[in-house]
Amino acid sequence: MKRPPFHPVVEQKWQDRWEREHAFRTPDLPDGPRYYCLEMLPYPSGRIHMGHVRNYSIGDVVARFHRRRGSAVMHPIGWDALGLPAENAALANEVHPAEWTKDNIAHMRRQLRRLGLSYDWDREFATCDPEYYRWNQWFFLRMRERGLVYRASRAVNWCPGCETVLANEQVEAGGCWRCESEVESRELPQWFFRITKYADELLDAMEGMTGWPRKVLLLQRNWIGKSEGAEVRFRIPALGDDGEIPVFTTRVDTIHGATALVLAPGHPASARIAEEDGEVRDYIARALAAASAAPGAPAGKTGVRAGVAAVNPFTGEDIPVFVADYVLMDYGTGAVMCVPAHDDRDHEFAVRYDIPIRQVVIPNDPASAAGDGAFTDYGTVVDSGDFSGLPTEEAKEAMARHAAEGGFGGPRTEWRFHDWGVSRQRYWGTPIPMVHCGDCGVVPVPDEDLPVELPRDVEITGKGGAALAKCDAWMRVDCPACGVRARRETDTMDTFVDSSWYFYRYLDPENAEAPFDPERARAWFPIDLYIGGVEHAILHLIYCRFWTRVMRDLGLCDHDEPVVRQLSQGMVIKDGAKMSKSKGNVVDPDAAIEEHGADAIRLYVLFEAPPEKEMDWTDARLQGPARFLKRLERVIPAAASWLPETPLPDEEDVFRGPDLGLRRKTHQTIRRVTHDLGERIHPNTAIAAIMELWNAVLARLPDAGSRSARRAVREAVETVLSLLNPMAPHLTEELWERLGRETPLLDFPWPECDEELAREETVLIVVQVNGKLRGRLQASRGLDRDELVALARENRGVARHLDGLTVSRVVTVPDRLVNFVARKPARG
RNA sequence: GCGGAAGUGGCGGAACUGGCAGACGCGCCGGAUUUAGGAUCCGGUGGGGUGACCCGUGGGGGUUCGAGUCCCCCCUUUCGCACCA
Repeated sequence: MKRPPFHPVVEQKWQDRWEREHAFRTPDLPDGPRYYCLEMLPYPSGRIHMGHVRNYSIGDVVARFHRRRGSAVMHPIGWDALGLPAENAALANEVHPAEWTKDNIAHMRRQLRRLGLSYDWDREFATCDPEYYRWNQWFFLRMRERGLVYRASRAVNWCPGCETVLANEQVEAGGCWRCESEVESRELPQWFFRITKYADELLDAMEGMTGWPRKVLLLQRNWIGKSEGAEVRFRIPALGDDGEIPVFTTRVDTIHGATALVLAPGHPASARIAEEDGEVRDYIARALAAASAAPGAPAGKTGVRAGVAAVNPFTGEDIPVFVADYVLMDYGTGAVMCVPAHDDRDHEFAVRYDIPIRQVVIPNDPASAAGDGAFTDYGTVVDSGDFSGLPTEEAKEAMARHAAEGGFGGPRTEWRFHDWGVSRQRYWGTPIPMVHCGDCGVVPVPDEDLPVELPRDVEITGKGGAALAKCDAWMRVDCPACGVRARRETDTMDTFVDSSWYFYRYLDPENAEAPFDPERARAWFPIDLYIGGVEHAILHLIYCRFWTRVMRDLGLCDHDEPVVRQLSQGMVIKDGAKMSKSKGNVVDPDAAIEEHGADAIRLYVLFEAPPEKEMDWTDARLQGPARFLKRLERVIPAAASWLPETPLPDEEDVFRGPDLGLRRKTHQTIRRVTHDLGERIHPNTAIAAIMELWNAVLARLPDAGSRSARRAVREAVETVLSLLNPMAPHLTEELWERLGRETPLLDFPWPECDEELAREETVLIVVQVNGKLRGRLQASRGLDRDELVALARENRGVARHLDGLTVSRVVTVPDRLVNFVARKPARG
């Protein structure tokens, strides 16, 4: 007979209770130890997916664990509710983005509640709430006052069919995602945050970020891309005053091997040359067309020889000038010195265009000189005037100094990293709080007029330029400076702005005077653990580090880094592929919870793999954790006649044999689980340890008739429930209650390991002969070397393997191992 | 091309600083109970010999009394960046 499933009633019961009692409400200011456990806030796309389930289950384990350990735990959730998908949905279904977002949040909130997550729901907010985004605007104004905001022209993707700007993800194979028109590049004035001002600090601080995955730090380091080298200014005399061409190089030591100067097609000097040179003009037109047709695609490494020469300031020599597509305008100075002998790209170009190759660095190890490509390693400088004979390192320094002294260059640092372009030509974002006045120019909106709210009645067509520009009533505003009729800025902010500081707002979500109370930030920051997917390793996780520094400089907080420990959890995949509607391999969390219960789902995603690894969802495997929970359920009825009345062990009890063994296992498990959850954050091994203990309980249960056996079992059963509680909170609370406990586990202290009990009094000694396992023996703890060796020799297997050999050496590790190093005696 | 990470049973994965390889679970095999089972319980389960022996952590070398773990070379998979001067 199939029994009705246990989980729906039980899970509902506890969830109702937690909600009714605001069980997870967190004090605004902790008194005593605190723990801030944060998970990346979801975008309200409509439904949660398994990636969310995994992310939030891991976070919930950590939050519940620290709560049980006696910390005040900040564990909030909110909604990253602005952004493009809401506008797309508006286009597709004729729903207002605000309505769509609100409905999605309501549904997803219900889904999260069904998982039994320990969020303080009183702190929840959505970033589309004007009371949130007003502070984006406030920060924008403060940053502007500090010179961290500026406006500049930058190319955007422009669809001539829809007459609108497209986000990168709306460009598909060079065409518009809606009308398939060929996308063009168009220059528009945009707003920027001067994040590069903090580049050095963001980079240097990584040294101390020991709680972050190496991988994430590496990604950030590459993204920032600091490159130290030198600038050298070449001259093109034919261009007169415009002929000074700064070049950036990391290998100034090779400058005597520079046999050409190469300019990017977009370089101003290229344009100047083109005025007089039809061939160059044609080439530039072709190159720029190719680049805008396929933005970001690798160019063909073509070029054209210009009819002018440049002067190498180190040698005074004339070298030819080229315009070529392999030189990028947006890195360095848009011009390079071409050193074919010591740079692969220059070499390839030189071979094609017949540029001389002049070697000026020789390898220190002659063996590595072979090959007919460029020699790009460090070595010794030759044929370089006074610098000849210097090793690369010294030559770089000496030559940069020489350039500075000669007034034609000096040391220079370049960054891959650019300022943060925050303008979006979208509706569903934070309006940028600026006003364009015919008389005063661009004027900030005064603080008292914040928030600049999004107009509600807007038509979203996806066509015809910025949606906000069509809201005449909203656009019209009096200039804050002079009072004449002016118009509002129609750009909205990148949604990465919203997510750069939301975790501060959780501390003080109702604050109408300030983004948050600095005292609360001092009390709760930095965040102890921040969990999210690796896909945010660079943008989001750099932006929020930047934002925290800005807030620090504004006096809002007094730490540099917002996050102590970062956990990048692996993706949830199915059948070896990312879950997606198109592949039809999506597992619906609602259906899974319905069938197996939230506890089983949580346990499964936690058990299946360590958090940072990818996890392949396999329905069949869910049976393991689900069965384990069913075995737990059954034990109370099985021992109903005595288990609830049996007390825990006390000092008068004497335990021996299997009962002592069970108690020892109990305390060893406490130690291990505490370490796995607290230090390692590996719930998978914690669960395995708890299962082991449970197997030991089941083994002891059939003949647990004696007083000591029952007490040992009671202790073990309670411990299992207690340790498993952060992972499977509903069932463990229920069974705990049925055991007669009145204080819920939620408020019950985490168990303590009795080290005395956990320690084995006998230890297993492994005995090896020549490194191979030949015997094991049980010995009392703390035997000295001689006793250990004597015991080991007595071992049957060991004795047999030593027979006829001469022992030359014995290696021992106290309480662990004996290894005999033995050889056949030399004959005769 | 450059840079990173990872390769352990049929499968997911364990193994703290070098010291019992394969914990825990899935699957599979055998048995019990059952009208039935995609339920439950018991036992087994790296490979080979099937006697107390040999082989096994992608491949090859090395260091060490001892290597999944450390070093070198190679192979595979995977993720970043992709003319960054």
